Amino acid sequence: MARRNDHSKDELRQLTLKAVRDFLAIYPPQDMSLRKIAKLIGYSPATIINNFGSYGDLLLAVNAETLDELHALSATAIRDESHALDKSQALGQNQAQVALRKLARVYLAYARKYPYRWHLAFEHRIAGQTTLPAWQKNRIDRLFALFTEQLSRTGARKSLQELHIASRVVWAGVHGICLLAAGGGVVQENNATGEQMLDMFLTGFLQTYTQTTQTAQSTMAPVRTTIQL
Amino acid sequence: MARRNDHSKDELRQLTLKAVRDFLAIYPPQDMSLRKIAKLIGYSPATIINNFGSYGDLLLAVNAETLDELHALSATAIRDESHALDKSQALGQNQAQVALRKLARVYLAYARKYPYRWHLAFEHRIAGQTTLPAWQKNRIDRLFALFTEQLSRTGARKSLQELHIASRVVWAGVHGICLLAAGGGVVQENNATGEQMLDMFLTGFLQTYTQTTQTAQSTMAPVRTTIQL
DNA sequence: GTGTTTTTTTAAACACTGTTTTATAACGTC
DNA sequence: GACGTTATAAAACAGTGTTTAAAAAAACAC
Repeated sequence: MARRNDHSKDELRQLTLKAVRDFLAIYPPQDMSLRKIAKLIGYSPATIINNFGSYGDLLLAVNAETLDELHALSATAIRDESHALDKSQALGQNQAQVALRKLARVYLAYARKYPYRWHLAFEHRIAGQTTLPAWQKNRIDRLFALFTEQLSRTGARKSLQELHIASRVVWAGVHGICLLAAGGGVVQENNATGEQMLDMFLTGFLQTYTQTTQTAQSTMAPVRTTIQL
Repeated sequence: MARRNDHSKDELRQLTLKAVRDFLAIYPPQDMSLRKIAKLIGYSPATIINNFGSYGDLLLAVNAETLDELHALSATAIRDESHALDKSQALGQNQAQVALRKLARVYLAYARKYPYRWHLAFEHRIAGQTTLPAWQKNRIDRLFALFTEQLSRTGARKSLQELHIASRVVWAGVHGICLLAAGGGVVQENNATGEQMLDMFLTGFLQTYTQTTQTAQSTMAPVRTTIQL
């Protein structure tokens, strides 16, 4: 009811975010609620809403943290390969492939270590919010950029458009495999490890990607381009 | 309050499921509620719970329908390639690759046409339900089996384990690409079409998969097998 | 046909949820 | 010390899924 001034505005923000992080380290997102978090930090629900705007905005802020953390871990993991001197072109190309494999492993490790936060960041639909804010979209794009960057260093001669598509394909594959390997959802794989799946995926994709040139890409029989259900 | 006997138990079940389907054709799952569906079919919320067990079980039933429909469409789409006479081995191998491409297109078309139901079926976490029932897991496995079957017909000499892994990799790639292409989630791709991504993915993967043999698969530099965050 | 049992249905209550409103206590400023 | 601002929360509100209790219709028994 009264002003407490126990924490500054920013302290309270960090306190709240930490409470959510701690909660999601144990319980899934669907078990979380504004009131539970409020009780956890010893403030009223209205206070959290005053600071974040809404419960959905709080989740958005948590997701931003998650994406930042994942990006930082990814960037650190490939720093060696990324910043190495390109003494020979062949060396750089190999380093790029190693970097892509490391990127994939970081994703998998993160999805396994923080499954609930990872799920929340990538599948959460904000109630009533039709499109997510630009600062969140930028964080996603920054993750894609890591893949784009390494793919461009593989030495494969591709158009910008093909490079763009390839980065999405690699990300999508890694993400789908992490969904299977991290479990917790409707799809879950037990007979194959995430490492096995990532290895087979990247080996298969990169081998063709680094061999075929821009124009002569499709050696397959053509298929009707769009399927009507 | 009183007995009405307007519909039989099964009629009411179908009526409810249709109401959910119609709702999800327009509004996303997070906007749906037990009470809205009840109002839609002219029954009380308790009646739906009596017939399905809980709201979560109703969603589970809807997801079962979705998975059945997706499986039926997939099986139909590849029937020609699947049941064609294997006059020559080479023909059969090519048919398998065409079938896999068709499978992927059906997935993409379905995710685009029924995005809300598709999302619900693959990302919904049932509250309190730690593991989904066996009859639901079987439906997922049946989808995987379609991929496994066609991969085994490509003519690639692989162990059963490799075949198993490959089917998961292909499914994961297709699923991840559909997530990007169908949109509505946190990740969404606008500069590349789903068809382009699927083509690049399958071309890349299948080319290596059908060329490399069981033992000599990894031509890449070895990477630390597990990453610690 | 009457009485009993069974089945179907729902209204009401319950324990939650996120959000808004309103009041109040503490702070900084003059 | 009085005044406006700011931080905080209690209470009210509208919504959620679920449980309980009761009532009415149908089915059955004799």
